[in-house]
Amino acid sequence: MPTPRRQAAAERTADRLHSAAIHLLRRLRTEDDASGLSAPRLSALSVIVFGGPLTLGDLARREQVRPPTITRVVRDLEALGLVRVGADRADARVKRVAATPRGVRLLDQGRRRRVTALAQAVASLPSADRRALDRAIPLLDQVARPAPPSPRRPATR
Amino acid sequence: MPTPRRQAAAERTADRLHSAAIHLLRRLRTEDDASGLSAPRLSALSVIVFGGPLTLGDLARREQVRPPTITRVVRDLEALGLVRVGADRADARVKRVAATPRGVRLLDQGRRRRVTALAQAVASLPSADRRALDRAIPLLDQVARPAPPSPRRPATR
DNA sequence: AGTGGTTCGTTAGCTTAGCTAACGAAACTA
DNA sequence: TAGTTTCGTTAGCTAAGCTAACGAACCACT
Repeated sequence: MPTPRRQAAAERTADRLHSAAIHLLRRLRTEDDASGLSAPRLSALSVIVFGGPLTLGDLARREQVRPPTITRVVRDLEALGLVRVGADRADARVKRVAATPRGVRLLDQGRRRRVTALAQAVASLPSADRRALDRAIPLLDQVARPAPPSPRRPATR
Repeated sequence: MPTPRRQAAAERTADRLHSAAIHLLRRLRTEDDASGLSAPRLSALSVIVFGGPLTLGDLARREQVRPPTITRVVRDLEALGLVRVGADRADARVKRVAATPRGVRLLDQGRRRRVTALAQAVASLPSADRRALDRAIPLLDQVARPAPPSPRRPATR
C-alpha cells in the first residue's frame, strides 16, 4: 500500500475507532451507578487495587490528575473504609495507600457488573466475530499507548 | 464451545475490551485541550453539528444529562458564537439549537486533531494488524449498542 | 371556552472534582 | 550545615453535574 493511501486509510480507521470507543464507554458508564462510587473514585480505587501499595504522587500520575485532587479522593476513599493509608518506612514525606479487603470486594463487584453487560453482548456474537474481537484487543492497547519518542514532532502539552 | 465456557470467555473479552476503551479515550482526551473547549462542551457541540437542529431536551437525552445542565452548556456555546438558538415555529415552549459555521469548523478541527494522533499509531502497525483492527470495529459498535428488548430498566442518572 | 394535567425549559442552590498558589516538613546535595 | 528539591496538604477558585420548584405553553376533555 502506498504511503499516502495508507495514511488516509489509517485516518478512517482511527475515526471509526474513536467513535466506537466513545459509544462503548458511554454504554458501560450507566452500569457504574450501581457501585455507589463516582467514576473518579472508582477509577482511583481500581488503580490502587491493581497497582499495589502506591505513593500518592504515583497515584496522581497514574490518574493524570494533580496532587491536591488525589489527596481528597484518597481521604474520601479512606473514610469509606475502602483503602488504608500508611507511612512509608524509608521516607517520612511519602504516604502509601493500599486497598482494604472491602475495597477489593467492592471494586470487583463493580467491574463484574460493567463487564457482564458487555459480556452478554459479546457472547451473542457468532464465534468468528468473537475471535476477530479477541484478536483486535491487543492492537487497541497498542494503539492507545502514548506515542514513543517519535523523531519527527515534539509531544504537545 | 459449551455455553458456560463460552460465557467465561466472553467475560474475559469484555474485561479487556473495557480496559482498552478506557486507555484509548484517555489517550485521545489529551488532544482535546488544543480545541479550547472542555469535554462536555465539545461533546455537546458534536451532537449539535451532526444531529442537525435539535431541541434542548433532545440534546439533554443524547448527552445523558439533565435539562438544567444542557441549558447552561448551550448558553455558553452560544456566548462563544458556536451555536445559534432559535424558537420552534410550531411549539413556543421548545427551542432549537443549531451549529454556526464557526462551530462546525472548530469541531472539525478538533476531531481531526484527535484522530490524527490515533491515525499515526494505526499507520505504524503491520498491515495484517491494521486489517484485523478494521474488521473488529463494526463489532465494537455492535457490542456498544444498547441491548435490544431485554428487560432492561431505563438508565438512572 | 375553560380547566386540569403534562411538557419544556429556566432559576436557585447544592455537591463533586478538577485546578493553581502557597506552604511546611522531610530528604538530598554541595 | 545551608540551600534546594520533593511530597503532600490547605485554601480558595471554577466547571459541571444534580434536585426542587416554577412559569409558560400545549393538550385533552368536557
